[in-house]
Amino acid sequence: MEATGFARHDHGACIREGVALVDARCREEGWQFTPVRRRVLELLLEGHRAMGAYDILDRLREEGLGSQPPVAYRALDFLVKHGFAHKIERLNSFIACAHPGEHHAPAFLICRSCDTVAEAELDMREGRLGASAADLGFVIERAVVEAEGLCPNCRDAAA
Amino acid sequence: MEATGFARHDHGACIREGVALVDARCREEGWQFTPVRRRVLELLLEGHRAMGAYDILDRLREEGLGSQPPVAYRALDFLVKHGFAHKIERLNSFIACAHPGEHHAPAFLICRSCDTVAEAELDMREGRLGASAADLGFVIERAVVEAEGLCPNCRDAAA
DNA sequence: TTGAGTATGTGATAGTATAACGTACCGCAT
DNA sequence: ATGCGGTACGTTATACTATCACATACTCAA
Repeated sequence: MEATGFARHDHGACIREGVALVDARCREEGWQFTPVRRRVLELLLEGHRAMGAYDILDRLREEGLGSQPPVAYRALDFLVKHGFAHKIERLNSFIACAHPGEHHAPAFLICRSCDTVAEAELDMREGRLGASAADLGFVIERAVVEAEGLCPNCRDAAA
Repeated sequence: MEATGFARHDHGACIREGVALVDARCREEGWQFTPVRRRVLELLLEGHRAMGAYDILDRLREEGLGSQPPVAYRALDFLVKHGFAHKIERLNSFIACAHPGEHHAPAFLICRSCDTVAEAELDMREGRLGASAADLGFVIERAVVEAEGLCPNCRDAAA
């Protein structure tokens, strides 16, 4: 598992590369990577944090890119639908995908102290839940896995 | 894993026993199992389904047990706090606990066709997520695990 | 019986999300 | 170049989810 969210890294590059990757992918697929969608992705990439739709909307409003909730929700829906962002159900908020392009089953580690969110990959077919579900004949199509706790940095700071 | 939610069973007993168990537990611990709280638990036990707070509130209103949102939310908070019910984040709704009393890390299997929800037990220390988190030094305090898909009954019906 | 803690009643409001409708733009086949 | 279908955007309104704040009432034990 990677832990981009917790480790130090070149964050400027993180944003540029993230946007470039999505831009390329959209070109390939013929999806429209419009200014609003691009800006929302940038906002999400700015911190490894989940942002609420209305936080996003406030920023868009300041920048004259839209002022009503559907503007933000549509852009977020687009990003989530194509795997460029994820919704954190626990927080009713959204975060940029750390591994865009790969079709995956993400899991999240949410620090309750600094709100940083790290994304991990899970293979639902492995592990106990997948095995149990298979035994029962339950077909898992999608899973929400969100762990809340203390990240290493905040744990050290507390000690 | 048990699959009470999907298997045929004596559902009347299911409700009676559920309420009796919680009743006993509250007596032991000195918690007040008030009429509203009892009724909300009964409503949740009526189906192995998640109910929204406002569905609950509607029922309470019909029965003269309360008419404003805080009435429902307070009762739900009580039940969730003591492990008698769980919140399904994916659905913004609530479900009676299938294993009341035991302190546990629940996981849910949600059928997208019939809305039945089955509760499984997970030990977060085991499995990939727990292991990865431990490697990173992330301390998991609570986890939301909600799988969505098709239950055996609906899968068979579809075929 | 009185006081602390807990539970409820109620009105107001905050926060999250979508419906519904019209307009504008883009690529393409005619 | 014209018309057409698909996609995206603008805007108003509304639905759904959750909490705040304050007054009142109940419960238990000192």
